[in-house]
Amino acid sequence: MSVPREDGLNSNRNEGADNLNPAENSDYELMHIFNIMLEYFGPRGWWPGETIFEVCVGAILTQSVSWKNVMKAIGNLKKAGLLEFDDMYMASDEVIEQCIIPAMYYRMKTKKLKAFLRHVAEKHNGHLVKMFTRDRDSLRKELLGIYGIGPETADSIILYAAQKPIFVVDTYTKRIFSRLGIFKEEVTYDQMQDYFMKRLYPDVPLYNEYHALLTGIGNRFCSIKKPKCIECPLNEKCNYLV
DNA sequence: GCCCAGGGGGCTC
DNA sequence: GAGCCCCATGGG
Repeated sequence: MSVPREDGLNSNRNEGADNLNPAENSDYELMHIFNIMLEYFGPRGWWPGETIFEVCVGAILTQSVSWKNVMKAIGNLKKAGLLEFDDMYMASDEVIEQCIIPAMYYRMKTKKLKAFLRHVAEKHNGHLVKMFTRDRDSLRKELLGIYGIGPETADSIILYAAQKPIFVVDTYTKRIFSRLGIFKEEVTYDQMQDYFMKRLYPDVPLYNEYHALLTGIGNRFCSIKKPKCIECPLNEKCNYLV
């Protein structure tokens, strides 16, 4: 009888690897996966966003929605002249709602954007850069205290806007690494994040690119139903192949 | 017409 | 704290 693991990993991960350092072994594996994706896509140059404010807005708008829809919403906001902190802060809910309809849940997301803006205005005088001078862990705690910002959104803002090394995981990460046989289905966000951060050198460009590449695999090949395993560059390492 | 797509909050027990 | 529901558009 094997004892169920509490770290969300499949129990057979390190079988036959007793003479190897598990961390080194896993690190090699993670970098191998990374290199396969990088070779396929090339550097992806994420996060899409011209300013740190735009990155924060995108991080909220992309919740549970594909990036294509977010781009339309961002375009509308830009056209309406709302992609500056003060302008969006002063805008009415109705105007913001109209702009972000393509990003779905537009009323909820307007509330979330406003909550974020209000927080930055009240606590940091409206200066994102000032908020980002906080160290990574206290910044994360602060962001998680804002209405509408959960772990993934907080981590996206920390990595892509504040440029601090934190590994962003999402449903793509979970699906891909479950199908690769590395995560169990019931793995939690924190377990996944720990897994990567214990095995990858804390480097902003690496974390940035890794998440971007996983996103590419996720929406190009690794959909819930009808995944395109035949065409997927990771299929040789994957045991999901159908 | 149906299904699904990069989350998070709120409620119940 | 797990398990549910809600939000609510647009493309395939």
